[in-house]
Amino acid sequence: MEVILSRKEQIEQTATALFKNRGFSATSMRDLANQLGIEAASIYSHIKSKEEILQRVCFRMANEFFEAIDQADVHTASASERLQAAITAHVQVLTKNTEASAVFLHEWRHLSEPHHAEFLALRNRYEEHFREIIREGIKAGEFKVPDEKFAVLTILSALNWIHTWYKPEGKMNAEEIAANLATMLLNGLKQT
Amino acid sequence: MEVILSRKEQIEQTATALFKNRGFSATSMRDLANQLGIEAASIYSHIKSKEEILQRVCFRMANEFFEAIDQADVHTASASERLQAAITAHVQVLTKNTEASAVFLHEWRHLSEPHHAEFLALRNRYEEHFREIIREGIKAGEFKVPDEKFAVLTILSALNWIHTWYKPEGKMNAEEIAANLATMLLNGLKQT
DNA sequence: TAGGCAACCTAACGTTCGTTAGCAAATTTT
DNA sequence: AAAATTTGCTAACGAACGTTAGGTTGCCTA
Repeated sequence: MEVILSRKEQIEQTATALFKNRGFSATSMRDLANQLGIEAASIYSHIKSKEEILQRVCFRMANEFFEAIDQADVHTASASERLQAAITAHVQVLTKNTEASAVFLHEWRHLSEPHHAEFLALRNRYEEHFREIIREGIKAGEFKVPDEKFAVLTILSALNWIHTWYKPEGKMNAEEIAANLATMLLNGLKQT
Repeated sequence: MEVILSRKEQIEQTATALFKNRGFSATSMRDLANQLGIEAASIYSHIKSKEEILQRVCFRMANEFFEAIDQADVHTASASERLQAAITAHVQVLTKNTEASAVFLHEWRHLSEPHHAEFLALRNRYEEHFREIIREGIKAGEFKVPDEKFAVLTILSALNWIHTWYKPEGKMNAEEIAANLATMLLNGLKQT
């Protein structure tokens, strides 16, 4: 089941892999061209600038993350269930596209204005979704948390290292990883 | 209580701040010189190369982290107590030097060989300290964890975002942060 | 007071960078 | 068959890069 990619998508995909491994700044257009088997100047038949690639990856992934948690959310469920669903959705996106996720998580700071500010606003809105769940959990007496912002950042931080090691052929699949992380974050390490 | 810094230390400190904010590759020697109020060439009276700065920061921080968890470790304590002590020590180092920590955590991949490999070996040895505690906790029936490596990386990942927001004048001090994180990781979010 | 050294300078090196201009071939669309 | 689009090329641009060479100044010490 090979998906046919346009040349532009090929460039984006190859660039994503390089951005993940060496970082945006340390990846030259000549590196990218070399990887594609063409000349650097040829890339400019398809894209306007190096940063355009970064922008496309960052905002496409932002969309993916939003769609995933929106679809997974069931407003009538308990806070614990909603949090577990959000964690699972987040992990699904992370594992389905580890390279783009790495770029999304680490390289966004090389965006120029106004994209940089726009990206941060999106990220904040995404985190707000989690904060809202935590708030609900606190109000319902389900969660005991010192600070909701603190809790959300800890949770997301605990999830966002997956891209560094996840391999589709590894011993844990995305669902198992999500389940283990949700259990750890909700119940802790301690035997109960 | 102003600490007097040698010029070399000043360069290292200023470079660390720039490396944190823009990344190693996106920071030029002319940027650094500008920040110091001198010419780029003048920096080479004090250091041998741009990478030397990165090496010094990375390996100095590695040392700091090792010393902190070694000092904090009490072998006779329970696994929970040992883990809490390790988390506290780790957070103390992170908060005491947020800029150098950011470089240590993110910029090490720009080290050239053999320093790159040496760094990874050190990091693995550091993580092994945590793995050992987790193993002990599992054996003693204290912890319930799907995979010890998985647990350690989740813990460290949850800790290592602190440098992005911690400010000494903030409402939580290092001890409170460490305590909150240890509670969250050991007991989970759920009210018990 | 002479020597040494720390600190910084100007000038420049060779290289790499992102990008543009202008053109050619192949493929697809009309 | 003609026209338009896609995909690539060579050549080159100006700018920025890390770094070196060689010199000047001012302070500290013998």
